[in-house]
Amino acid sequence: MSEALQKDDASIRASRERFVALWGQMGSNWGIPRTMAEVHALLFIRGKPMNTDEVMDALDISRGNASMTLRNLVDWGIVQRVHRRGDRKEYFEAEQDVWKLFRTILRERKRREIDPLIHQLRECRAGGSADTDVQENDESAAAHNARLEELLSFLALVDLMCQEILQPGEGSTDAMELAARFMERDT
Amino acid sequence: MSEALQKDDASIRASRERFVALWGQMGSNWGIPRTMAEVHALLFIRGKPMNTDEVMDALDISRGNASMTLRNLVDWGIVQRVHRRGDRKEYFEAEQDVWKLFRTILRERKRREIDPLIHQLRECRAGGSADTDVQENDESAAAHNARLEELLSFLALVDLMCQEILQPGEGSTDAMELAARFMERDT
DNA sequence: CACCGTTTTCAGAAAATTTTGAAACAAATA
DNA sequence: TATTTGTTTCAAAATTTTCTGAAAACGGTG
Repeated sequence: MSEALQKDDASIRASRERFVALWGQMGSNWGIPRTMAEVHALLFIRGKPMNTDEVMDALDISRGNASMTLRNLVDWGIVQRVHRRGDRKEYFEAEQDVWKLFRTILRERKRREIDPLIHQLRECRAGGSADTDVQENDESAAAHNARLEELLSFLALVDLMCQEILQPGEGSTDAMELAARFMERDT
Repeated sequence: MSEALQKDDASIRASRERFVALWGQMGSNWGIPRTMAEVHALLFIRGKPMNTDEVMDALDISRGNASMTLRNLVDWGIVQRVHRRGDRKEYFEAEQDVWKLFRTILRERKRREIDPLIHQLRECRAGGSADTDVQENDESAAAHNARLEELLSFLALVDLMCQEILQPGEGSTDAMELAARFMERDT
């Protein structure tokens, strides 16, 4: 039996490593530093709190890197600090509910990237000149503004959808319900 | 009047530049090379076909960079090549329909990133050992697999939503309808 | 085929991003 | 307070990504 267990352990360890690499790759595709995604993957797949040294060892990264990365993850709200009585070290634990994880990331990216984009885009609308009366060459101005408006109205929609998904009432249990509502075709 | 027009032109030019910079920034937040996003922004906001030299001049980039970036945009399907009779140069024109643009990007990122992720994640499930009978230490194996399964089922949902949005029947006009369906609360 | 205008390629250069590691800091203990 | 353990910071180094530019390839024309 101990043999079977060992083999099982090895296969889990292999699976973990593969997952960490995969998640890291995925992160860097979406503008998240590879190491940050890897640290998150490690904490997620382990499912138990780990301290800085354990993370350093598992991923073979420096203390400084581990420290900053963990802090970032905590700032993002997808990893939490955990303290253990009688242990001076700090431990870190990843959110285990995938839907909650997704919503946290969505909330944060909306706040940091989408909202500022919308605001800046609004300020970008040429000069604010409501002069729709100037003619001739002005065709281009009208078209230019129309393009910005179209973009803004699309972003308003995205904003609305985010709000819907992030609605505080929406518990993790309701994920499927939300999806079902979305998916429902009017046949 | 010529004065007013000049002022208007200047303000549009300023607005364009601001937009290009903004879009470039946004792109790099989401894992798209800044220049690629900028070239796209330029073509989009200009709304008319431009050739390689015009793009090079407008963004102050090298010929090689412009060439590769434009090709990439064409590969992504959000920019199209346009030919003009009597002109040997190639021109490039960006998709003007924002909803169509969004769907094209979604389709492409799904194909290139989400689908492969799902496949690899499936292969990642430890050893494929369906041995749910081994006990003791095995608690961790069960939990490990459960985590991967939860992730996979979330991704299956994402996949389904993408399919829904990308449904060929869904014309650009139906964007709002789709959104409305999503937004509709059961009050 | 030789020429000319245009586009593509890709090795090396440049720039941007990420990581390291050692010093500074903080907090608990003796 | 000095010591010990653990965490954070940040300038410099390493790495990764992106860009350049000159050469090669392309594709009509004469």
